[in-house]
Parts: sequence; C-alpha cells; structure tokens
Amino acid sequence: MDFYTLSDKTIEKELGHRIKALRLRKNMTQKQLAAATTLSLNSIKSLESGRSKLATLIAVLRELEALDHLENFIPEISISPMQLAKMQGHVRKRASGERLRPQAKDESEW
Amino acid sequence: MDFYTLSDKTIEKELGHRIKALRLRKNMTQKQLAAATTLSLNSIKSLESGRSKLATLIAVLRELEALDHLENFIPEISISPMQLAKMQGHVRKRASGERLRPQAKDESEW
DNA sequence: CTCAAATAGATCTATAAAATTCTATTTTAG
DNA sequence: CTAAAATAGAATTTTATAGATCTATTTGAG
Repeated sequence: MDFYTLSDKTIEKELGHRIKALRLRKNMTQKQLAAATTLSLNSIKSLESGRSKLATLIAVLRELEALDHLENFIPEISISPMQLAKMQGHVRKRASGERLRPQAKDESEW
Repeated sequence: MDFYTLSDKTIEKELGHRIKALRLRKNMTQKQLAAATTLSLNSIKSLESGRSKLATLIAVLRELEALDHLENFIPEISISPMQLAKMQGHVRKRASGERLRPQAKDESEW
C-alpha cells in the first residue's frame, strides 16, 4: 500500500482499522479494551476510526501487546561513519538558518 | 529498544525525539516544517515533545517523506489458509461476547 | 432464526491539543 | 567570539478529543 497516494483522513481510518484487527486477533471487545487501559469506551471507538492522541494509541498498543510495532513506525536514525566524518564528529542539534544581515562588528560608527 | 520497559510518557518523548531527528535529517527548521504542513510552530514543538494527535503526526510524516514507515507500523493482518479453514471461511468482525441468560423462547409463560 | 451483546453514531461536558504571542536559552554561521 | 536564528517553555484563546450517556444497527452464539 502506498500511503502517499492517500489523504490524511484515509490514512487515519486505515490505521484505525488495523488497530481494530489487532484487538480482534486477541478476541477482545471494545469494552474490555477500555477497561484494561482505563480509557473510556468512546476513546477506543474514536481510535478505531482514526481520531485520537498519541498517548491513547500507546496505551492501547501496550494492552494489545503490539508496542514493538512502534519500532518500525519511526525508526531511530542511524548515522553512517562516512556521514559522521563529513560532519567532523559534530552532531547537528538545530537546522541551519538563513542569516539576513551578517552584522559587522562595529557598524554604528560610520 | 524494548518499549515494554518504558512508561507511556517516556515512549511519547522517544517518538518525539525520533521525529525531530527526521526533520534534522532534511535540515528543516521547526518553522519551515510548520509552514509546509500548515500547522502552527507550537504544534511542531508539541509533537517533538511527544504530545499530539495522530492527524498531526501523519501530516508531519508526509512532509518529512517518512509516511512509508507506516506500512510496517501495524501490518495488515494476513490470514493463513489454515486459520481460514479453522474459521470455516468466516472472518470475525466482532469479538465474542458473554451471554448472560441464554433466554428461552417462551419464558413469559410459566 | 432469535435476541443478547457488540459496535456505530450522535449529543453533552470536561480536558487536552492547536494556534497565537511572549520571554528565555542555546546553537552555530560568520 | 558574537549576535542572529533556532528552539524551549509558558500564558491565553480556539478547537478537537476524552468521557459519559443514549439510540440504532449489526453480528453471531445458541
């Protein structure tokens, strides 16, 4: 499946369906899942239709023993030795900016 | 990384960090990402600290060209021929319930 | 086939995220 | 080193989700 051809809304729904499939695989009702996660039945229903917070998703995945899926979800970035060399061992913490006026040290003097 | 040993909050933060890494890999500022997604700068900041909605995450992943990761996220459940046989070709759409009183056909009569 | 249970959907209230605007700190180009 | 830009964090208003309750529809165990 190519997610790039789908709208955000469609992707949300698709994820909801897959989470529902995980629940059914364990033969749990929405009610049981709600109780197990201390979330409301409504939250479970919303999640399975794609509308929810990350926190809700995480709690549900934990209960469904599917937390490990998160690993593939957003993988840790691995920096290759070559890249590291290129950066002279410096790991960037911010994106580079556009400097408008490279201010001179003493401009107020002219 | 074993997510099961981590608290929900910690997982949220970890995911936020990874999204930040994805952004830096493309050398984009939070501001640029906000503009590109038509989200607010604050939403980007919140996402990178782990607090956001699924919709926000999807929009950002699309912009960061990381939507394909979702494919592995929660794989579509593939039903094996054997499983299908066991279910007699029936695909379950609901979890099985607990029936309290297997109501007799004519109970009102005694 | 029946009907109890599961699920969908809709409406309120409460709570949290999105958006906007500030202040403060940190990184890094020059 | 310096200052401009990037980022963190906090307060406020708007908007969406969480939670609770109700109605309606659908599934599947018996």
